[in-house]
Amino acid sequence: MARAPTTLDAFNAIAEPKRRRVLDVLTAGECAVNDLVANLGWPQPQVSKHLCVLRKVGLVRVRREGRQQMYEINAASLKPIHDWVKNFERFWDTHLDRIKTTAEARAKKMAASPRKPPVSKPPAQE
Amino acid sequence: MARAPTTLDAFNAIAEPKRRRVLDVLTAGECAVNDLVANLGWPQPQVSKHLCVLRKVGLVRVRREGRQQMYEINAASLKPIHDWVKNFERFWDTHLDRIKTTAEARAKKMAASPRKPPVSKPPAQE
DNA sequence: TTGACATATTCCAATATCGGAATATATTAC
DNA sequence: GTAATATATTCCGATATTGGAATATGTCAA
Repeated sequence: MARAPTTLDAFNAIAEPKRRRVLDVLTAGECAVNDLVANLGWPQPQVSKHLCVLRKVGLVRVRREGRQQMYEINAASLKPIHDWVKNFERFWDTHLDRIKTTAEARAKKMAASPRKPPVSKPPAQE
Repeated sequence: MARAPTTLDAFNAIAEPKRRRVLDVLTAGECAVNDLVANLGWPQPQVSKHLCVLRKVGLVRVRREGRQQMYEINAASLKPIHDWVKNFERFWDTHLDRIKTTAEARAKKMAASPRKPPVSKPPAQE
């Protein structure tokens, strides 16, 4: 057996740094191939090939406009990666601990001199 | 040129689903090779090879204990991936939109009856 | 020392990549 | 129709992978 094709899923597709770079550029908005070529400074066939891989895994969408192909990011396809990596956050992020600590400190103060409840509900994620 | 080695970085290493699986198992705690073999049900050489790749990119650390090699996750090596993917959160996460919307609404109110400038500088990432 | 246990390494075949160069396809302009 | 523009595809060589099987290395036990 050989290594899985880059077109298998987003994990394989973004292993290549140049494809990550393409996605980075596309966050600025829809873009024609030649704009990407100008922006990145790579040979046009190379850009087209990387776009092809990204399209096959659903990371970009294409729309024809005259003789241009407009590529648009479809970052939702990155969500599985996001979700997977998120499970490891606790291994390096002390942020969560700090939030807990902060909340506890506030609770203590409030207990000492209660005035009014916090203004806004705490953010869901952090 | 060929595809980058899987040992080049974490992005390449975790493109392989089995290596992600190994990391998942290791979140439960330090583990000897044979425990992984039992847990995963794969041939021992296969497990050893995948561990080798993970070790080379720093995703796991090894410690010898008698005749066992104890593998431990080093999830900090996933942070570059986490950081990169995080930049795309706004494309699927409506949470950020809500924050933006809230901020705009507040700005409108403030314009209607200006009182004082915002208390703190806006957060860098969110 | 000999053997048992735990793990790593080597050899193999099949496959897929990436970049470069050349070329093909598609759409508009004249 | 022909040319020009915009993009995609094909062919190539070099390289690296994956799983399987066999084997090597390393550590402890008797």
